[in-house]
Amino acid sequence: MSGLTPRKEDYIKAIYKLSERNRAVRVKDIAQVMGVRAPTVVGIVSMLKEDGYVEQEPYGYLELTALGREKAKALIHREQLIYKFFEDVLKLPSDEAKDNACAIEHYISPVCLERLLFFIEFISTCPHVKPKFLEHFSKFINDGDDINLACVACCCHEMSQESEVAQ
Amino acid sequence: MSGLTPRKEDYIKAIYKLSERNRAVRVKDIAQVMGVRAPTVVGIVSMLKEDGYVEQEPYGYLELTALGREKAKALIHREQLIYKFFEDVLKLPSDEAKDNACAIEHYISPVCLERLLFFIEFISTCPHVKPKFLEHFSKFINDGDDINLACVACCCHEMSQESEVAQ
DNA sequence: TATCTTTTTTAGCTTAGTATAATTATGTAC
DNA sequence: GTACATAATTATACTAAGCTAAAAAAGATA
Repeated sequence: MSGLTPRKEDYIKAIYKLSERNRAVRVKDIAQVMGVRAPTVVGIVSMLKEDGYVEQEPYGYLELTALGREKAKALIHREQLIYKFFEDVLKLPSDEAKDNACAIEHYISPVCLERLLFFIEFISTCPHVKPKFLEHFSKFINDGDDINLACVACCCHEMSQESEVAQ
Repeated sequence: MSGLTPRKEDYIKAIYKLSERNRAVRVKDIAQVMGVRAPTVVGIVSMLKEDGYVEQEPYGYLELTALGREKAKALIHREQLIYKFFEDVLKLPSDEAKDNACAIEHYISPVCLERLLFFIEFISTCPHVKPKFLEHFSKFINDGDDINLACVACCCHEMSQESEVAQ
């Protein structure tokens, strides 16, 4: 009964991901990937069964229902957007990006996520900004705090003899 | 005893913020801003007292210890960095930005936060990128999904073409 | 001073999420 | 086809964070 907590959402995602890799998903597998003991999984999963996200014959394998799969896909989509931002834009190492995306996914509002998506789109599809901007930011990260060193790669720099930028 | 949970961190921040506004902080005030009942506050605060973050005479006002203030400042600093990103870069409404920053603050890793800080610095201090980039992104948000409409404001665009902006 | 109101505290209950230990079911090997 | 190994489940208990209801302290007022 009752709604999905962040933790239950994590379990739904885990079952989905395992079922893509393994075919047969067992309580033990979930316990392993979630870093908990089997009884914990049984407890959470029994709630997910009541809520219609999961099906399981006694002592058998676990499967997501159609509802569960839809939910999982939506959750993983959210997670992926955030992951993409952390990895592609902020240039975080893949693991770090993944962990952070998974952790904060539950707490970001729809509006915030939408705006983040806008931003990723903006950065990665605008034909004028995309290549220079990301390259520029990469340099900024690598060279540390020396802004001017990074800035020589900027597209705007190339035309900066014409328009002097204040501030 | 034991460590700080995300929720306890929220209470420390709340006490700090209240003490800046009010002078005297009461259980009732914290209950109000945290959206809980007084006994909940008493319970959490009694743990924070044991851990040395808070001091209170019986039935009296609450005060952060030196340790508590340091902790609060560090937490609020983190929160502010994320808030700044959401508001200044992603252009979220202030309330939305604040709520999201507060919610995810506990879950973002130090590395991720550092990188976010880099990014804010990059966006807001690079003299070549700053003005054009943010202006450009604002247009992108306002004009929705039409990339090309947004892109006519790009500094790179001006460089290559001499066309007037269709707003 | 005595009473009434407000605030804090205590006591006891609930739910989510975890654990260990014991029990039950399944499956495989002889 | 019994016996052992593995896996799932049940029983029980703990912690964090919340609640209500009632008791106790402080403050205000007639």
